Amino acid sequence: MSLEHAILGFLNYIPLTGYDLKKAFDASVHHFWPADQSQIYRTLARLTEQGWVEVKVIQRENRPPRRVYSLTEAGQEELRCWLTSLLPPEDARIPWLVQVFFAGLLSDDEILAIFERVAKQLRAKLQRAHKIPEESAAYVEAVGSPRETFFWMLTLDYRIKIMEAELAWIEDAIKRLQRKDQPPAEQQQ
Amino acid sequence: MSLEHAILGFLNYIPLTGYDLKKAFDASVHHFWPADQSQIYRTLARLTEQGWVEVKVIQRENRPPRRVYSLTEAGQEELRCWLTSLLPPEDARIPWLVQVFFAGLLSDDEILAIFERVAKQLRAKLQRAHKIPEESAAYVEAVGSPRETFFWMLTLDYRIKIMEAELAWIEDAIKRLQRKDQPPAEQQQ
DNA sequence: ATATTATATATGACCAATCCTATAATAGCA
DNA sequence: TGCTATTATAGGATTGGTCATATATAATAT
Repeated sequence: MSLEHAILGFLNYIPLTGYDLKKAFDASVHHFWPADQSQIYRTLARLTEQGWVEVKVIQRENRPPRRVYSLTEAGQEELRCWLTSLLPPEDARIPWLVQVFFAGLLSDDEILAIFERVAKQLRAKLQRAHKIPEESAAYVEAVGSPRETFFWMLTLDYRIKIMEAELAWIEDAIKRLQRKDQPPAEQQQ
Repeated sequence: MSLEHAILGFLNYIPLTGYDLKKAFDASVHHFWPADQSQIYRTLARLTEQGWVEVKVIQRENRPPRRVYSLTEAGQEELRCWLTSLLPPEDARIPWLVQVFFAGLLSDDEILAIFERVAKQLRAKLQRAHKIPEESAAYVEAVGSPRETFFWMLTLDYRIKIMEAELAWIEDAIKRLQRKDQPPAEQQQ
């Protein structure tokens, strides 16, 4: 499971609390692996049971204890093992394509309106994605080595390339719908 | 939820049993929305409760009854409504990128081996995807109108375009790793 | 002075999806 | 004759993830 191993990955850099981990996720990998706060805490508990991480509890009066997690040797091994494993090919789950698949039921004008709307949404997302490297530059410099940064930027590049491909696809689809070189909408009531 | 609406979509074409629906999913939308058999049955039960579909139970001696589901008017309305709705932007969940993000921990040779392996897997998947239209040609002709087929093929085209972009990205990453124009792997024990 | 945000952990309820299993008859094949 | 695939429905257990909420203090902003 990826959440588990992402946590191991972060703890491999440096010991962290659950709270710190949440911030680390939000600042870097959340583009391809968002993490829920409560899930992080529960997963940390599981990882501790499994012996892959260990806790140092720092008591503080009148406040919840600060629980700082660090990787054990077993955890390091597990991380290494998972990183070199070939993951089973994911089967995609893309709600938007379900809409496209059944779009024939709608009129061409309705479909065009929807496609344009989605294209617009995508363009905005792409623009935001392009800005991420600059925005997180300070954080990147502070936190990561050049090597770590290289792979971070690789993952960002992936997201951008995929979004560009999505945009190209939808723009092409719009053109085809406008040119009416697709089968006409027949007998709609 | 997309499973619900995909079922409504299929039942909008023609009344079907849970079993038929499973076959319909596997023959078409499973590329972007795989459906578990038991989940289809459970969802049909929920949809019936909600009044979006209705059942005609055909009793047969000594066998489980054949339950044929069809869309109600409320179901048709719901489907139309959902098809024209703007879905909230999904946040991706890509386990493979978690591996990439933490790959810095491995040696360049290990990383290259993994990337090549993934590229190979992708190329095989792409080739298979290219063959789908021909393979399902008979089914498509039998089942769908030209208009329905158009949108079906659009969804296939999406998958192919995305996979091509993924492949281009990973091939570029491999080149960069080979050219060593990325930061070197420092002090690995 | 007051309200909000940040720090920090944790539980309960819930949901979609997966996996496994049970049932039971028929059709086709070896 | 016996084996497997097909037709057909369905429930239990589990997992991964989400949402809401509770608690409690310090720092910061209005």
